[in-house]
Amino acid sequence: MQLGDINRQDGRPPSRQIADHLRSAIDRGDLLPGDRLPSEAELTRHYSVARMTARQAIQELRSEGRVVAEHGRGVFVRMPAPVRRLASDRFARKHREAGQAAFLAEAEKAGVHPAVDQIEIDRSAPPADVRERLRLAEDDQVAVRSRRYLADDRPIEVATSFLPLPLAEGTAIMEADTGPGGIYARLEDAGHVLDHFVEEVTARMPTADERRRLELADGVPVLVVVRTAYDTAGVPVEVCDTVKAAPAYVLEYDIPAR
Amino acid sequence: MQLGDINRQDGRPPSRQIADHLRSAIDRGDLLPGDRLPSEAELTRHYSVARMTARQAIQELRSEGRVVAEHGRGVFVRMPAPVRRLASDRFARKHREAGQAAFLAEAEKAGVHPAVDQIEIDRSAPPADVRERLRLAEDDQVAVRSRRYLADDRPIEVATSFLPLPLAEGTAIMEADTGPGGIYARLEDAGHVLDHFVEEVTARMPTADERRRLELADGVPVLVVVRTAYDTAGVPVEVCDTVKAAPAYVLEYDIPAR
DNA sequence: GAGTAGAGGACGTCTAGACGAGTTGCAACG
DNA sequence: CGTTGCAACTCGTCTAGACGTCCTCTACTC
Repeated sequence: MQLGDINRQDGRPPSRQIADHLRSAIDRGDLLPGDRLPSEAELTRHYSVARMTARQAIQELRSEGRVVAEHGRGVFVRMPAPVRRLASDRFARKHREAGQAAFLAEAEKAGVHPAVDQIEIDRSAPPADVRERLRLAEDDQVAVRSRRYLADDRPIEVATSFLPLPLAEGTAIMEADTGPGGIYARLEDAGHVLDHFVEEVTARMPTADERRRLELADGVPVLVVVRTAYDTAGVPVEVCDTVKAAPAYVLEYDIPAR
Repeated sequence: MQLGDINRQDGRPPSRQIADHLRSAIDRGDLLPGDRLPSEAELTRHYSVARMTARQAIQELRSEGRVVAEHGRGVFVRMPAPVRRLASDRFARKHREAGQAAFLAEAEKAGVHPAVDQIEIDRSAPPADVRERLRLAEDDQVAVRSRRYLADDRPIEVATSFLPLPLAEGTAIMEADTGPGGIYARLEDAGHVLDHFVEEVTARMPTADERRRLELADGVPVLVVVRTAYDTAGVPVEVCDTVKAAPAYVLEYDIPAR
């Protein structure tokens, strides 16, 4: 592998030059996903710098999410994550009537092994933003369903649904298994025919807790999608707050020009 | 400000404990946005650690995007960014007919000072993914319009539009000023009435170049939105590749339940 | 009073070394 | 032949110090 040398006259500090060398080796394809980078000791020798300087170069690539360090083994070029593409018609009624929860059906079709765990169901007071979206009064309670989605045993999303308690109480929504078609099918069973959803999409770095639950490496952001479901009467019936590992997703939306 | 002490018996390394102290001081509100953190020297004295240890704690918060270091001044709790909310009807014809480019009109209304700079217009062969989206042949050329958007003099987005060259050549699309209603109005002038758009949304860490153009601090991800515009004949007429500073945006989409 | 030079404080980067802990492969042992 | 234990290599963290650049404030000069 071609690494070049440091130019001490260059305005850029040595650690950045080393990072640039490694980055372009990756971009050129000299280092492929899964390949090990030169060890810190090798970089130290090759460039004649202190170990901390070599480490800082690697740190730069880590924070860009391009490489992953594994204690005792080495630093590796990040493997591209298998991507889930979320189409804009993923909540179409036809999928719901097919009789399987959205995630399981879709993943199975895409050839990955889906799973859901860490299912927790609760009743509590909603966070302020959820209360506002559901247009609830000060002391209204909500049903809270949280769960984690995995694809091929790798966690890719944590989701929390909030529903006005009167809508959920006494239905399978409060059970671990919500039955065929999931929450939305149960809402329609109860007469709340769904009309449309509004999704609000943002991205940020994960909190420490999210990094743990999603098993995220350094330098991996999350996509946050907050979806509000409205019935045909225009009443918001569910808010679903999802945090997704960003590299694992492409969200697709269809927008009419009207 | 209450900082506590390091517990050397604790399994967690000192640098992480210091980071936790600072993080909870921010969460508690002891440190408000814009406040200066204790300097490295102060942390070094308070915790009796080496300066590199204090630095590493700060580095952790930087990579989470919670604080911003300013050379010669100090480390500050990040100010919440002014947020642009992109509604799902932002490409509705009514806005176009109002006769102002989408971004300028909307920003002005939101009370921020908008600007566009770094406008570059070119003709070239398209990248592979763009060629595919526009359904072009191997050696077709495209018009390329790239520009940078600023709000209150802070860069928040860089965008590059690709159009089949025959559609753009000879129109104001190849001029710096595309005229009232922007690119989309010019396409409709030319008989390509717009029918719908498809947006693909992902998030990732910025490249070094993007970090510079968007003046992003460490630990700030970008939202990437690739929009394809289709005319009423179902022909893709434009691909717009946008890279947005994530903290500055909320994308909103309306999805019919169908 | 305005302008300027300098000191000091702040972060940026590097050096050289130490110990710890996870991983792996090989060699010796049973 | 299988197992075990150790050595070597890897990254993780910390220490203690150096020098550089940038920013701010103060005190001095004109």
